[in-house]
Amino acid sequence: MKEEDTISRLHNEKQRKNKIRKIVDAARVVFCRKGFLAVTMQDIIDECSISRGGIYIYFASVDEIFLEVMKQRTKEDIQRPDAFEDMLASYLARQKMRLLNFENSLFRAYCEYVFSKPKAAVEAFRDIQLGHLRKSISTILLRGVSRRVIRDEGLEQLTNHFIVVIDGLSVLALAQALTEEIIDGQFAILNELINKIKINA
Amino acid sequence: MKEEDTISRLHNEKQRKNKIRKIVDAARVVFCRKGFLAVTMQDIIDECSISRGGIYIYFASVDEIFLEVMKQRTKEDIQRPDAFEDMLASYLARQKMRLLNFENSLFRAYCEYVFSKPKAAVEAFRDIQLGHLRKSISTILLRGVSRRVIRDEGLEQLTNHFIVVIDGLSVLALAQALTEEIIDGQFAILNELINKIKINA
Amino acid sequence: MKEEDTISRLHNEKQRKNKIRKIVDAARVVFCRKGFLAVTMQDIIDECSISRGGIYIYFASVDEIFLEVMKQRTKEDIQRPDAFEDMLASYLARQKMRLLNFENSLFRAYCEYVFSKPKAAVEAFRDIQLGHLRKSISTILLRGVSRRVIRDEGLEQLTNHFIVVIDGLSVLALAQALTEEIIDGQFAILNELINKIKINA
Amino acid sequence: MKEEDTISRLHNEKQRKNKIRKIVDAARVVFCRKGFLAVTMQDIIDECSISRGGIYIYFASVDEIFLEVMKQRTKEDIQRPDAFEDMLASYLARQKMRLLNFENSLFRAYCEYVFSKPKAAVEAFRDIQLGHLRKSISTILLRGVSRRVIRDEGLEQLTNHFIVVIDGLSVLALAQALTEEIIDGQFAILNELINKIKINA
DNA sequence: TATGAATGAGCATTCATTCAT
DNA sequence: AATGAATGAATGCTCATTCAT
Repeated sequence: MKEEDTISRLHNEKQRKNKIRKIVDAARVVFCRKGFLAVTMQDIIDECSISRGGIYIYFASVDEIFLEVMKQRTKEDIQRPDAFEDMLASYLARQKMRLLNFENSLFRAYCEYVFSKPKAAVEAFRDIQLGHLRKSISTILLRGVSRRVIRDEGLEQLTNHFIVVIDGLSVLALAQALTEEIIDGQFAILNELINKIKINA
Repeated sequence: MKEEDTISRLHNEKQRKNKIRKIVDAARVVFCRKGFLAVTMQDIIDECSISRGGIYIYFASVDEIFLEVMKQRTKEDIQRPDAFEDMLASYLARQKMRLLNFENSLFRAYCEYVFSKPKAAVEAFRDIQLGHLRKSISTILLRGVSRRVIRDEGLEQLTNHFIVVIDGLSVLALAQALTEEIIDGQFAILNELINKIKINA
Repeated sequence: MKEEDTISRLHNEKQRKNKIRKIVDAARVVFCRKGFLAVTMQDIIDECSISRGGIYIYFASVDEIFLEVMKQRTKEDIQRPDAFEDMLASYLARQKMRLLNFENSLFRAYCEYVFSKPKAAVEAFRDIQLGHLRKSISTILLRGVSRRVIRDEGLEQLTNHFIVVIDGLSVLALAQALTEEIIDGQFAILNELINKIKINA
Repeated sequence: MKEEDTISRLHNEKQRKNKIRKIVDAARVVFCRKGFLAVTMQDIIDECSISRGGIYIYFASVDEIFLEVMKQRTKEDIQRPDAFEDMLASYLARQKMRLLNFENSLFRAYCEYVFSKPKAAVEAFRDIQLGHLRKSISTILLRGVSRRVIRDEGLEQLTNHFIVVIDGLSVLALAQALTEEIIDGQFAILNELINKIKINA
């Protein structure tokens, strides 16, 4: 009897996980398309196949679903150990692709969320998101340092600069004012700044 | 008789202008506080002292009011003729102040507007806004060139870099993740990039 | 002094008449186009060149203007003394033309008015309008009697029949279901009914 | 499990039908009372017991509800096979009753609807409504032909005449200018026209 | 007398959330 | 656990009418 219960519980647990994944996946699509503020529960309901009331079993609000979507995002992007130059180039290439395919980006939703919530409410969330971005970049730069390719000089500022430039370009992308040329030009400046701290260069 | 009419007409014209200014000023406060998407006609009505129907005499929608608010913005910011270094320093100082007092900025509203409207609808608007920002920056840099302080080398990319960095910092500001240190660090990098193209330096 | 006053009063009286005529003429156009219920003060204001407040000096409501428009209508249509057959044919021809150019008719407005007002309010108005129509028809039929062309037999019923058929055709016209063939067919039946009471026929 | 679902679905389907019937029935009352143009969603909401938002689950607009009400109407009025004279007399008797109890008629709403909509929008609707009326009448007349009571002579014109007279009387009814005497007089003329084409008469 | 800005009640419609089934 | 009908507050907007000028 007990065993059955356990099996059943595990089974239910799995079903629950599946349901949540289904909702989150559908919601991601919606948030990419409409940002955060304009998204209604109905939009998410329409995208996944779940009932109006059913979705409230798992999530109490659009906010909660959004937070879950963004939480998933910080689980991706695992860096592979590689040569510094390759890592950097690959990272910038991926960012370039993201910027040129911006309809699939959650940046707009992210902005609308952090812009619209009171300070206290976004703090933790923003730290996680920003921390994730910062870690991706600083991992690469620190690899440069550990491999003795660049000097450990103003790395924090430089990391921030990468963040700021990527966010700035993202804003241009959303304003539909971004071209490949602009991206290349800006990434060229970032590379220049790297070159300046290169050892033996 | 005719003269009286003319006087009366001019008087009315002035009253109309005043009312519009009153609405636009009130609306600016609201857009700074709530961005663009969350702003309702009611918000603007509450801020100025006008009736529900009265505001429609002057503006047909929140959109129209917003465009007028933003139009006013591009009329400010007239550069004074000055030494290149002073102009640059003063510009960065003003941006720093703006970034540190971000509750008074229309950047959030600007973002929400251009993010949410279809491409065709924002094009002209975004060009004006972006053009205004670009002109402020390129005016300064060109002054540097004409005064023979900096070389005319990659100025367009550099102008874009200023824009991108300012936008990126604005995003951080809205995410309430911006400190004075970060601003100083980023502006230091901008100055570094200027130094690199300085003549006799 | 007194004389001047009198002149001035007469002058003003004339101006007043002119203004009222201007309003009523403009309103007629509007009522033809939009019926009665959908007409707003703004519609009439837009059509004549008078101010929002100014129109209230002469008329307290759309209703009052409408009643004036309809009152004017009962002043038209003076029958010329003529042979019975000519009068009848000419009357039917005029009705046919009216039915085929129905965008210029006040019938819709008339219907919407009498349909929407409570019994007591329309009684007098409807009696005048209906009386005017009835008089046009009975004048013709009575001419037929006095000229010994038709017998004085069931003339009231026949008059009513003319009214009913004209109203019925008007409904079809407004429903955009009326063709010239239908009009000709129905008028043929009316002529048939006349023939039945013709003397020496 | 599946069976239960089916039962549940059927149950829901039935509930839905009931709700729609409830709304349509309530709306019919409102349309009879207020016509079409003056009816607001609120009127219908007040008449049935449903919430402001609830009614939009079933109907998107007053127009849609109206069309449903009118659609129901064309389902009624099934003619019973009968002797020609009985059918005709019974039909006229029913029309007389309708005309004398005009507060329960949808004629006003029908008029306001077809009068106010653009040509393209009403065409189909008006054809159905008019077709329904025409069919009722021509069915009777054709019975007279098939039973060799009347000649097949100008039947289309005669059918139109019945329609036109009924519509004309309806207009009088709405103008509250209709008496039993008038109805009897007009129906007498219709009967006269029938007599004229009677065989062996 | 004439103006047109101003008012506020009233409209259709949307949406997050609840709740009976 | 799951459904989707139901709720009612809130939104943008229109219009008859008033009123200071």
